[in-house]
Amino acid sequence: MADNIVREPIQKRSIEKKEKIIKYGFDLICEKGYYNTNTAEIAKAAEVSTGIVYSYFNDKHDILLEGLKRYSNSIFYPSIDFINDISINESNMSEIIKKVISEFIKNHKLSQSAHEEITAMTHTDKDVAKFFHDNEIETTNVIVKLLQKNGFNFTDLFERVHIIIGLIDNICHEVVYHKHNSINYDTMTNIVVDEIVHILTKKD
Amino acid sequence: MADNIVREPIQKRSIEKKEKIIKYGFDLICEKGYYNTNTAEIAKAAEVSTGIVYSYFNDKHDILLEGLKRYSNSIFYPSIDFINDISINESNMSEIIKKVISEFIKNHKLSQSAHEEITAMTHTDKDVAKFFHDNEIETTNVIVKLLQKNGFNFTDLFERVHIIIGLIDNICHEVVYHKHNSINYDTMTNIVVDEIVHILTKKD
Amino acid sequence: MADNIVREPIQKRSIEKKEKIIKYGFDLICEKGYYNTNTAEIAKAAEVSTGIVYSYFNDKHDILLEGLKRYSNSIFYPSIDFINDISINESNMSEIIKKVISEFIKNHKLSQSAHEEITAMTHTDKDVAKFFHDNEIETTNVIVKLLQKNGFNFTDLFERVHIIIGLIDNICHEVVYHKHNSINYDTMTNIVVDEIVHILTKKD
Amino acid sequence: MADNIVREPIQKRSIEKKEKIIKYGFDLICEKGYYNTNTAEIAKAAEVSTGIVYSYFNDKHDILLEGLKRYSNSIFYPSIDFINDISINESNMSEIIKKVISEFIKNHKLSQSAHEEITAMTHTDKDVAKFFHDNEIETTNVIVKLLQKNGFNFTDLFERVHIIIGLIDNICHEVVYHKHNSINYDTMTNIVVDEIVHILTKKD
DNA sequence: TATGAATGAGTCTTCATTCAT
DNA sequence: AATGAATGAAGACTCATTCAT
Repeated sequence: MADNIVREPIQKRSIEKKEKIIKYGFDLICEKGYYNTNTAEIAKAAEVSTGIVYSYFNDKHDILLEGLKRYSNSIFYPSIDFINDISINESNMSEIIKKVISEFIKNHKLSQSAHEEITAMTHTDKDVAKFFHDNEIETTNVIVKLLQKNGFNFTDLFERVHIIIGLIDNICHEVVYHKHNSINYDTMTNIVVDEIVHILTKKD
Repeated sequence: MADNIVREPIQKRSIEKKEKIIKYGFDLICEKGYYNTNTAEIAKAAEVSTGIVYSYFNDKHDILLEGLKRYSNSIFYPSIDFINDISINESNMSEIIKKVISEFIKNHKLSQSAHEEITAMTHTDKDVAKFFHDNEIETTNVIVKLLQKNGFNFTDLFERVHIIIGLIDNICHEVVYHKHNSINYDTMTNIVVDEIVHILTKKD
Repeated sequence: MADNIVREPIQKRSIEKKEKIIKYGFDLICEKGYYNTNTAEIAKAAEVSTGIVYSYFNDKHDILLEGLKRYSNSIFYPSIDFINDISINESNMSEIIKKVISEFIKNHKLSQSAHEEITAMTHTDKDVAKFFHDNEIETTNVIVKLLQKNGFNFTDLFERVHIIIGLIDNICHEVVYHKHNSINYDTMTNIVVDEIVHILTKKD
Repeated sequence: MADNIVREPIQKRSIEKKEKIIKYGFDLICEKGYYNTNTAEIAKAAEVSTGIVYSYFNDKHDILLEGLKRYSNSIFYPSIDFINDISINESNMSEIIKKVISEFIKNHKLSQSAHEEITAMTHTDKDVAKFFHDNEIETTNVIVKLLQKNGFNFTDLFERVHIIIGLIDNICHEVVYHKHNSINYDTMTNIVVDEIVHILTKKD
């Protein structure tokens, strides 16, 4: 047919509208799930007509992807900039790791449902998976560089960091969602901190 | 919804029918995703009528849950019975862990799509999540007991094992799905094995 | 997706339903035009739900095509069986042709809107066009054989008949739809009859 | 609908705009079909905004009608002016008719899709039908006058010409669109020419 | 005059669930 | 107990037309 051409908004008000669709659409998707959110709801939440949604996006899936681009970083990776100003060494390492973990947990709590839904789609949707994985590598790299700046020069640093991120992710999930009564989170956190220290200090 | 009275099949042939619906329904859901599988397909795959499905299940969701109950163990946790016959000590620990990891990876590969879909739903569906988490605790307990039998008596053993399971899970995903080119999986595995050993040997 | 499988109804009532959809759907399409008839209307006219329409047909277009198969013959070509029992010769030829023309006109009048819409789609829709053209050839052949049985053995009989059908079609349209005030239809018919006689009597 | 006040452009540039909308709009409609062409496309092709379209036209349908007025003659009736300079008599009649037919065919080929679409709409759209039929009468009259100038004075000349136009139209369609393998077009053309001669020469 | 963003009713189609047989 | 036909609400998406700027 007419090959529905997606318009790029130029006027300020239009840009705001597109942005609102992404924001509220993504919010809804995260809150209620992709399949449980329909375009009419998204339009309503964004205070636009259903038609305009299709002026700016090819389809519902596109809104999800744009939302990811805009917000995933803030959802998945909290600012750990504070490390930039500190030189990491064995004596303060534990403290820093603890702080990082608590930042991650705080971050997870803030956007719990978003985190859940996106993690879910990572296992189901190719585009989301790709985005997510690329992001993961990027974050790993950022941390690798940070550590290198602080004198960590292991040949397998990338792998070490990747494992560390996994450890932190796991404990976050544990604390934020699982609510396993049988688990003592403080104890668990201490072990994880210990392990991360171990990973970062053992010889090549 | 709940008005529908669900029958519990008594006759042998009926029981088989219910079982087939669960098996083939769950298969399809794992393969194509919950939202992309419809009840007509499930009925067809199970060689029953669509009507009969609603004699045995309240709704589509129920089929998923029943499938989980039947099959999730074999999907998520491979048989590690071989450890039962071995006494674990510091000298053979590395080897055993390596074996366990490779068993997990093998297992993941066997039911990749099932694993993906269920993991996804864990983040979206309360019932699935509860089921999954209960399962996790159970598995942790099994391993805890196994280790205790082998003389591991840390007070925080449960937490240690929980972290270990997380580490193994992460590396499995990495190997089976991610295909991050920048990662050397052998190196990563070695680090993980090392860490697990570390977790299991450090003093209380 | 599920490759929407089209069911072939087996039960008597279902067959009737499918038939009703074709009948009333085709009626509506002929009456209001293909693009001005929606599936909801068709379903309503056939006294079925919208869903059932898609159990028996792939889409709206399919209904049109099935309608064509069922009804086009009766729309386009009236029964001219009465010729079977008569031997055509130069002395009765004019009378027979006049009778045929009046049959065609009567037929056209009966299903005016159907005729219009289908003729229209012949110019727009490939499937309809193919169907229509195949039909045309078939009809030509039937008449050719009829004439041969009556001793008409021109080498170019097929072409002659094709032209004759065109002439009859044209005069039908003229009489039934055009309403050109300036045209005397009796006169016109007489000329056409004369021409057909001429076509059928001139030497090879 | 009719509430919309349609402006008649006065400025030169505005007139050009309106003309462009008609030209490109009509082109698109002929090419892709009325229902498969949307106003956005028309506006784009005419290099105007969608809004302006509704300053000059009541609706999409109007564009079609205006297009018809402007271009239908060139689509349906080729220039047969060359006859003006020749006096038609029995000896050159066949040649002239052959030439006319080939002109018609050439013309059809040039604007095949336009011809198709408009013919289609003639059967569906009242306005188009009226326009088309008026046109037909007009053309018939032109030819009638031409023949009268050449001494053809049959009382039923109008009807004769009308039939002739029908014959020519039919063979054009046959040649340009149908592609019936079983038909020999040269043979068919010869018969048609013969018939036309017959029509034009037989006594009143 | 002109723009093109915005509207929202309308379209086709799917599918969980029910029900007549 | 079983069938599978039938339902109809709901969803994604389109587009003629209007309107704020």
